Amino acid sequence: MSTQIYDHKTIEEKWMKSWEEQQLFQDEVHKNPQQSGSSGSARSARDDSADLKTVSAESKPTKEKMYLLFAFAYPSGAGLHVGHVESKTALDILARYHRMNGKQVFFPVGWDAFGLPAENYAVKTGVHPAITTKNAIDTFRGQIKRIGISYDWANELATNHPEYYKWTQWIFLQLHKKGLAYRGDGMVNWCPSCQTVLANEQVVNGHCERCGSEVIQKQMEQWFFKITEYKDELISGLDEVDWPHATKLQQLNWIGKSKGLAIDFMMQGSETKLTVWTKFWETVFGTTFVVIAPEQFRDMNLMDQVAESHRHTVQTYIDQSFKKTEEERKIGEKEKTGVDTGLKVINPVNGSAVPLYIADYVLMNVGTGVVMGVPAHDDRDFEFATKFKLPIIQVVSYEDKTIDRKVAEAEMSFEGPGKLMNSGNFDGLDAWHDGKQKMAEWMIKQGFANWQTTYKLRDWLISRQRYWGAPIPIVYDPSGAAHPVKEEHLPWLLPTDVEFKPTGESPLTYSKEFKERVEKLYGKGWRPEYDTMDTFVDSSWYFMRYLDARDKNEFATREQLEKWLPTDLYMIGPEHIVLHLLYARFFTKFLRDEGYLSINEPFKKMRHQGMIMGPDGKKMSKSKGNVINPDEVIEKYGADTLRVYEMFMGPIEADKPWSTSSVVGIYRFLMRIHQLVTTNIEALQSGVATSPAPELMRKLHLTMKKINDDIPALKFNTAIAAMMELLNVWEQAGKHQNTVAPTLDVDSLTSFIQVLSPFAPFLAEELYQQVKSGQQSVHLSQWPSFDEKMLVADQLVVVIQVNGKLRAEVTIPLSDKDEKQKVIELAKSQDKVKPWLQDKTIVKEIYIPGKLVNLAVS
RNA sequence: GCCGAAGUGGUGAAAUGGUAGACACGUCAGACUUAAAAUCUGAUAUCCGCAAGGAUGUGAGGGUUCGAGUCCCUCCUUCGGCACCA
Repeated sequence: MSTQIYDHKTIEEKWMKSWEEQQLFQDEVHKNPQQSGSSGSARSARDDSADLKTVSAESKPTKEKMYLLFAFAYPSGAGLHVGHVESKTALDILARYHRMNGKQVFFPVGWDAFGLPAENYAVKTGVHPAITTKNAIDTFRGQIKRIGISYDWANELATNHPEYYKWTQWIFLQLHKKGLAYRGDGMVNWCPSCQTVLANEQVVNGHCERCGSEVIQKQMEQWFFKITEYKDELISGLDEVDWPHATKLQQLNWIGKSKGLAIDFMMQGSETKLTVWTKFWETVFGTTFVVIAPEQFRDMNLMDQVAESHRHTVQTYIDQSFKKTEEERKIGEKEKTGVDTGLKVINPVNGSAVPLYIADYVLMNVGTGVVMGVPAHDDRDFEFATKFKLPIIQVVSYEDKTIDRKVAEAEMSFEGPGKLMNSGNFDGLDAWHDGKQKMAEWMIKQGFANWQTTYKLRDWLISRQRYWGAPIPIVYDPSGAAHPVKEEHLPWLLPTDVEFKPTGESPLTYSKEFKERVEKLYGKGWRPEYDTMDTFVDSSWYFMRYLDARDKNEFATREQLEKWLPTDLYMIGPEHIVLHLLYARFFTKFLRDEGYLSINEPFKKMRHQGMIMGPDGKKMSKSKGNVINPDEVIEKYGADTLRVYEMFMGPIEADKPWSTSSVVGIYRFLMRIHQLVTTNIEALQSGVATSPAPELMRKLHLTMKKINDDIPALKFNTAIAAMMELLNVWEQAGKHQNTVAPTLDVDSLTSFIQVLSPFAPFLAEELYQQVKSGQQSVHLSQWPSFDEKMLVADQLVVVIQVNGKLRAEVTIPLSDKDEKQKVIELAKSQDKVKPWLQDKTIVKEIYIPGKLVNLAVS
């Protein structure tokens, strides 16, 4: 037996260094595969730029492209997490697999480096975010290299680099030119702890996504991106992409398209029109009051019409509701509140005058912000009517008369189907079918109603009163009017002379240099916009910048964008399903409309990795003390073990608990491979003849086929299990031979090492170099193909069932595979089968060739 | 409340409608060792049985089928998302 031991540390450090020196996989994005050896890179061909037809006619790519994208990572000070290892390794396996299969693979890396944690740290310690961020990136980079991720480091980027945010600002200016970046005034979500505005998407259950503080409403002037311009396309585009079903649904849900009827109610005694929006217009005859959201009331300036006697109570109520937090207003509020305006509105269907209330259970953002109160058939309206002693009119009756009685006696509301009543000419019609349809037709014909589709999606608020972000490229003239920063002044540099104090004002207000810069460039009395952009802006286009990360003239060349987009696989955590993806899709569509791209959707295929939980099955967190540090695992067992273990844990998309003891099993597996392969190599090198057992060769080829099927399907766990099975068979085969004899020949050994190499790149490289004695890297070698002929066994095991229950099995020669009658007769003659057929009639005989016989008896 | 995903041994899990539990961990027993660790070998769904074997078994209950973890219906539970959405 071999005396070599599996010294993972030496092996891994050796090859990490060697790959670094060889610059494997660097700047693949600019290589032109069919011009091997020539200096004519895609980059230098940029001069005759825009004409795509010429370019594509010349290039005739011989290699299929494969753009693998890993979710943009924030370089936190905590360093690499085992969760990062999982998704990075999964993509790395694909990258290595596709390269070996002759594809041109682009697998870039970068840093979503702007953001709050670094700034908060600066507030606490005074260390500049640029320093914190750089240190964190250095740590991550080292750790990633240590686990052997084959990133293209030549195109690494970071969003805080001026050469990156120059183009973030440039995109802002393009949006501004088209009126899609605008200054808006309105209520915004304000986090009192972070001292900043938050997008709707960053408010979770009324709390700040970052720090958990309760979010309050505040009125401010802010910059918005008009994402709603693309709302319908953001829906229809989902049909083009291969994403998890649940992800698409969540996006749809967020956009919240909903078709309803807008019905006009006229104010009694004035020309003011109040439009309600509803999906349940069939109950309109049951309207006994109308409710308006406080904001809507203010925006419509309705106070003028309120009688003097009511003004004070109305104003008090409005003031109070504006002070409420989101939390109080939405979920926390148990009891309905509201105030009677004293005004009356006319229900257009029957001319009845009903009171107008203001109540904050009606939300400004939903529909028109005005609701018809139908207490008999809506829980919330019922609750409100009960509290304010408003009448309840039932307009839908149900077969179950106890329910009708309860509705009639104001004990409950009823939202189910039934027959219309108290609804004029519509009485007796089915409320959810004929009634609904005929009533809509009638109302529209009468001219007081119209179809109206509403959306939940709001424009994207991008202003942040923070330091560590890309400055919004806007300057204000002495009159306060906003002007875009001129493109030649980009990058619009983030000043460095600031103090980190959470005052509620943007830290950039305190920069002397910033103000002087603006006055110098634009004139006396001009001032800069002090807010920075939401970091989601940075991450909405990074996958484009990767394609030309060092380009000084464009955000990326047309040629590169055309060649590489859309991304072929995007691996991203389920937490980014709504925000980031929506924004990135919006940017893509905008840049397409500006003529820079020709794709509609940036991410063709997307998958989500699951979360790795602590050994206790709970989410890892410092406070629970259940965090697994990848560095410690690497130190003890090596990066290959860490990689293979994480891939073996279970399906990539599932949440899985860490099991410290299971890691050892993987270490044993790699150790046994090392042992067996080095023993074989030694034996081969000593010139001992080989005659691999047919069963072993068959297993090898079956394994190769399995891995070939499993890797593109992202089923890494079963691919690894297949290698383990092979190893078991292989070891058994070795036992029947003289221990010094090799059990596989050089080619078979090589194939095995090659299919192992995406999973355990260090060990595979070491073994490959030993068996091929100093040839090129295994990772540059050609993926081995399996032999179909080798997959077929000369004997088949057929299982025999009686009435679907397993009773026996027989072995038949391959030649009898299709001899249905012969096999069935053989099955019937088995001793284990006969008793089950005794005194029974066979009513059906099923034969699945080479697999199964089922005899149905009665 | 609405939408989605998922329920399989002690654990992580596997299974184009065709032998449920591959593979691995753990556990038990054995080998090696003064001993331990490491390593190796074997057993390991549950129940009955010395065994051969039999019965049961993929959250529950129905259904389709020669045959269901897988397909259909009705529930239950857990997790994720949305939520005073009119």
